[in-house]
Amino acid sequence: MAKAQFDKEQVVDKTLKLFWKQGFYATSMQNVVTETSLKPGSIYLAFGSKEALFKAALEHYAQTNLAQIRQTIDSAQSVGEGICNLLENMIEQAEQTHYCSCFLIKTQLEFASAKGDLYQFASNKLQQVEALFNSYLRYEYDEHQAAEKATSLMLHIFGLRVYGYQTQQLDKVKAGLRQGLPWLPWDNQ
Amino acid sequence: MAKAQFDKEQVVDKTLKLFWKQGFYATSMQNVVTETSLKPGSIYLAFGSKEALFKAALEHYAQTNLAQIRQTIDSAQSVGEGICNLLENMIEQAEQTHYCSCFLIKTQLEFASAKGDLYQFASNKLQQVEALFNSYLRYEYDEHQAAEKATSLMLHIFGLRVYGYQTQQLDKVKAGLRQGLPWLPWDNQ
DNA sequence: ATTATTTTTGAATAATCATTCAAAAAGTAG
DNA sequence: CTACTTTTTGAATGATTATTCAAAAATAAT
Repeated sequence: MAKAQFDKEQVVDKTLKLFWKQGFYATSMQNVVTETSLKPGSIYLAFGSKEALFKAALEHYAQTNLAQIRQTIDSAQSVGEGICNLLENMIEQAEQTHYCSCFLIKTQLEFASAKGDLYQFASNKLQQVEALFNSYLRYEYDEHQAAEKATSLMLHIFGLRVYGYQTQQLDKVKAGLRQGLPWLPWDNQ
Repeated sequence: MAKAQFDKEQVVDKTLKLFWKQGFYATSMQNVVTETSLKPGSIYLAFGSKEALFKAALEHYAQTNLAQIRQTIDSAQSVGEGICNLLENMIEQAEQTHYCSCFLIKTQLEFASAKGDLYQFASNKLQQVEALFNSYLRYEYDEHQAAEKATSLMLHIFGLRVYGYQTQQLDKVKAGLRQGLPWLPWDNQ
């Protein structure tokens, strides 16, 4: 077996689900072994350590998310409508039974005290998301306006990602988003 | 020693700091033993289990927080000004070096997948906070308006508690709060 | 002072944790 | 087919985990 018999991406995807749902510390390598049907040695040869595996999963999540943001906004009639669509997607996610917030936010909170590698990684990715929104908003606003709106948008997304667990009141959350982000084209779609 | 030699509240307070900072899984009972200078047996006799100790710490945190909300609003000129003061306090907390967000939010996120006892506990406490805001807002708004504003406020607080880690851009966060909560008396104080 | 009750002590327990490694297997190259 | 390299296997490792418990110590009750 000079070539690996398993698909590394598939393993990352399966472990992503575990880590996303349960977090780093609550997920054991035994969990990963069971989920992937691999032996410990294979996992360690391919990824090196639990932390490295977690980081690979986080990286994959971040890339997917950034790509989805780009795709949603690019395929919309305007930047504003694209952002509206993104927010509505997030509300739909919160309505699902197995909702588990945002992996980047959860990671940032879990590792904030250590301020180590994974905290910085998650924090940087979140800043990349804000920078991406900022670059899109620059099409329609000046530098200062775009920066302020990008931050306000992130503030609301963070709030929504946490509030998502209180499923009974998501309609009121929608109203809160409308009021908090009045510059978005909420009606015309 | 028919009476305990240590102050139970003081132990709860010390472990609260540990759990708040690091979370449940990242904090070991050995950590608690070291921090409190107690022996394992004493801790288990007094609290029963790690989970029960965590719950006691969380309860203490929630009670303190609810009391502080009441006190801040009661001692302000109006409900709106009280809420403004609370939000400004939270921004100041985020500016501190050892900022560690909100213990209830962190707990909800850490235990969301299990949907067990601690998740429900944290979730309920957060709903109590919203209910408290709601009851205050009823002094100035009708039922529907108060409920909507309370939810919007929680949305912004959740966002702020997460965004707090990005300390460089807290001025933009302030602007986002102003825009998102335009019904608050931001200027006249 | 004596007995009874409760608390402290701190080593012990058994389970689980991340990780390693030598041997076996499976591929590739010549 | 042979020699070589890489991957898989899965038991073993040693550290750490939460928790327990019998013995000792300390207080309270009589």
